Amino acid sequence: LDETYDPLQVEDRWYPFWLNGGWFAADTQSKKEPYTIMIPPPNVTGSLHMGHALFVTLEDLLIRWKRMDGFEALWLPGTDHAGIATQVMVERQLAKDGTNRHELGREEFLKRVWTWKDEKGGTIIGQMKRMGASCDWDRERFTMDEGLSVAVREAFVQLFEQGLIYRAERMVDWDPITMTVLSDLEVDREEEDGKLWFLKYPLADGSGHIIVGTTRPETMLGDTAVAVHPDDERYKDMIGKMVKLPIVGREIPIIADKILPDPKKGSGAVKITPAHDPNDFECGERHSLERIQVIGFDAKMNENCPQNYQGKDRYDARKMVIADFEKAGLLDKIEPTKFAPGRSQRSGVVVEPLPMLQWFVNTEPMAKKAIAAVDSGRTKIVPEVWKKTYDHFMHNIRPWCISRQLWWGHRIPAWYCGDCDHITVSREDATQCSACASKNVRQEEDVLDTWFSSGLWPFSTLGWPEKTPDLDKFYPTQCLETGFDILFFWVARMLMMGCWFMDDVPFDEVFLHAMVRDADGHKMSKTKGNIIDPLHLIYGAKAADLDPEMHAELLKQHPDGVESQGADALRFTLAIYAAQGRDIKLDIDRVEGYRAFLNKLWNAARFALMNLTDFEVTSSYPDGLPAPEEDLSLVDKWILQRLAEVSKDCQASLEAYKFNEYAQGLYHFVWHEVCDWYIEFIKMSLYEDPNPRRTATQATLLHVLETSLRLLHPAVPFITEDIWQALPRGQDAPESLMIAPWPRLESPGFTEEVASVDLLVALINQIRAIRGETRVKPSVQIPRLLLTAGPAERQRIEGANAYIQRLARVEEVVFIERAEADTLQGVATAVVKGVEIRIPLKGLIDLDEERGRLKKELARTQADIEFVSKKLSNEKFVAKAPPHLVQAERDKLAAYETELRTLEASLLELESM
RNA sequence: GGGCGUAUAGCUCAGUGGGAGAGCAGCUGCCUUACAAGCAGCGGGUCACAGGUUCAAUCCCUGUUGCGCCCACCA
Repeated sequence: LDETYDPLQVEDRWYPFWLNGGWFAADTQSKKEPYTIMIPPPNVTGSLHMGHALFVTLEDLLIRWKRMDGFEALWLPGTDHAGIATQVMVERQLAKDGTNRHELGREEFLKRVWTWKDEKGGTIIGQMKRMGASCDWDRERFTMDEGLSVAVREAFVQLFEQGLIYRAERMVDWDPITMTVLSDLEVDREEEDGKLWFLKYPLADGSGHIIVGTTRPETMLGDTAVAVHPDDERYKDMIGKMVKLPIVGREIPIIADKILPDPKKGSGAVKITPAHDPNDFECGERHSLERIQVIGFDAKMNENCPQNYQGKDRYDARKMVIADFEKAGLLDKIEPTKFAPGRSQRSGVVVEPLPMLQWFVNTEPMAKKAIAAVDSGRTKIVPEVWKKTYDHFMHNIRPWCISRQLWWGHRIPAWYCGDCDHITVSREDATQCSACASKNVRQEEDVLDTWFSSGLWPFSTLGWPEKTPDLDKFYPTQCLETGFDILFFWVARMLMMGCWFMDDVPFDEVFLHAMVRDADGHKMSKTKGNIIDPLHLIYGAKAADLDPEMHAELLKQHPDGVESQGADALRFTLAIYAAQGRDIKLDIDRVEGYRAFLNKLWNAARFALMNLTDFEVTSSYPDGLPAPEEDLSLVDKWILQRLAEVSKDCQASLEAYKFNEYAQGLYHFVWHEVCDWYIEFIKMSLYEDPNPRRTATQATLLHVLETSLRLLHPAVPFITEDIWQALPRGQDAPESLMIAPWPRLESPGFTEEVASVDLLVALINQIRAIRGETRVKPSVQIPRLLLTAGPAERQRIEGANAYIQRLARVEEVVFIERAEADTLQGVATAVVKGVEIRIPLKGLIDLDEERGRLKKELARTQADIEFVSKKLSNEKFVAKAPPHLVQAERDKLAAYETELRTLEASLLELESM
């Protein structure tokens, strides 16, 4: 291994090796139990962002873990055509060239999109590979692949034949500049200042007027009713009467509606314009009101308006309406108000809600199955809090509008007959009407919502509607891992579609991860300037390479840019962050901290290699111990016991999706147990020659390191493979760490040794603390250490003197009896776990420093005594708390009191000096 | 407006009905033959606020406040 860990060099080495080994590929014929994850397909033309980095990390972690653990692991990758997003990008491109899709025509436009897809489509796949994703790339799918398109048609036709797909009118958000329908995702709503106009509508019978409030007076030209709440006393008598609509002169009814009018808002009476407001539209549906469209697709007043309004812009018309009302004395008042009109992301113009014919899915019957699947526990949602959200959505599910007025996507397989109005829905392209056989048919222009095809993803990717061996082997999948933000868009749809078409759930478990956000908890976005690009963290990015607007926040914190951290460090960081409920506020300093950890691992491996040159491996995966038990030293046994415990913890953590516990546990074990203590402990026996236990210690060191690498591999695949390949191993070893067996270690039962080493560590720490606080130079050896202990403790320490001598820098360890200890003069004193430590001060320790330290120690012990005494003097505690806890407190008190006496005596003695 | 989440060290975050933890940052010493991206030591917290339950609350319950997210809506 090189002297320093260079993540970029390490990470360049292994991906092709893994690919060539064919170990990412899943075997349909395998007898192994399958473990399958379907990738949440990213936008085909997208680029890797932190959300992707997170799911790649977690899913690769799960897949590598299960693959090592003997499952037939399939991680099926792919991309989504992402209708709107992709089409918008290509249209922007066209706009730069001074043209648009209408000029090009549908066919030519689609050609352009495919070209764009072919050019940009590989980017994100390449970036996922750079993260180490062990997907089965031979099975890569794209939602507009031929096979998946067949699945989409099949699903559509089946649902249509079952009567679950239908057409109906619905309000859509229309962009009058780009002349297209927008999806919710393309409409931004931000609050702005507006006005609320109160208009008087005279009653037709001349008995007065009713006042309505509106933020859009121009729509009054299309009013077909005024609605009031049936319980609103002010208007009770007016219900059923007619209003004579000013300017237009039309007579419209005053109706009672329980849903829309709120007596506390405005005047309590609402003008109803079913053709230009989503709420009014629904109110109109409830009361069978006429829809009069007065604003056209160009946002200008149309032929349904009075002559002088026709052709006027909607905002000019607004002024005219107000002026007309004022002139007629019908303008009651104007109030300032806040409102949030929808604005087109693309043109910035306020969208016009208009009614249009759309395709819908009646999702209720499907939802019923999907609800039952989760209720029964057949599919488990993790973390469980999301089940509530899921249930709420599913129980209140609304018809799913699946048509989109786009060109890029799965064109709806419906053909309209020009002669008989019949609609032909077919798996094959229709050339004639299925009712009258007329050849005069044209296909529906609209395409399907992107989520329609992604809803089929868990089985369309395996070959459905064909009955393929893949489908048989890998459906249902075991885990679906994704962000909670697409719980409704995607997860719920997959559950519905899976239960409906496959008659079984698409996955056993759903793990919903948190959202990666900026330091303030905001979503990362280019305009907010709070982007952290995973690739920048992997490769590093100098300040000059960072866009000052997109990365403003990053540059504020790190004015020089970021150093290269590598994919492994990023993965480890994200795994640790993944515990959280909702927000991951990524801190770059933490990534650096985990890179330091990997550097530590690297150097531990270098240490091992340097000390294994004369070691021969006999078997790669010894069941049980790496060497005969009688050859193992105290610390060998200790670390082997700990290793077994840690491996058990890893298993349990991963089973529960507690990635943080898994990663944190290994971090602590490798750094603070293996590196800080085990390696330090064994140095002396490795440097000592000859040593009869050398081979056993070498075997243990290698075993602990190699097993740690196997445990770490799912999280940090590159560095672990790199180190592993450098380690000596037996003939029977696999070619790659990624196919080595996942450690499932039985506890070797060395719990006594763990207790001994715990005591040893506590003692050494205490001696080091005395040295540190009394400013004994690290280079100075303590000539004599005097220990006083009971027989049990003494037995634990006695054989381990050499460790204390080396790690606490003590020349001689001597056990003395308490009687003798009491007569000693001029010693620094401490008590740890019942063992008394005395260090002669002479020529070593400054008297004042030691007195100060001792006083601090005394104060601490006194506080402890006070705390425990207070508890024990509480009669209720003694009476009601569990007896073993009471006893434990009593034992503590006794120990503290002994300790106090020892320290007091020592201080008294020092003060007399 | 409805729902959900969250509040712990200077920062980023774990955690638990029985004396509060990590990493980073800070301070003091160390180039101790794997690692200065390191080693040893130290300091730092009314666990948001107010009530309640309990022998015991940072943890459970109620309320308040701050922050964040989702859904709906603003006539």
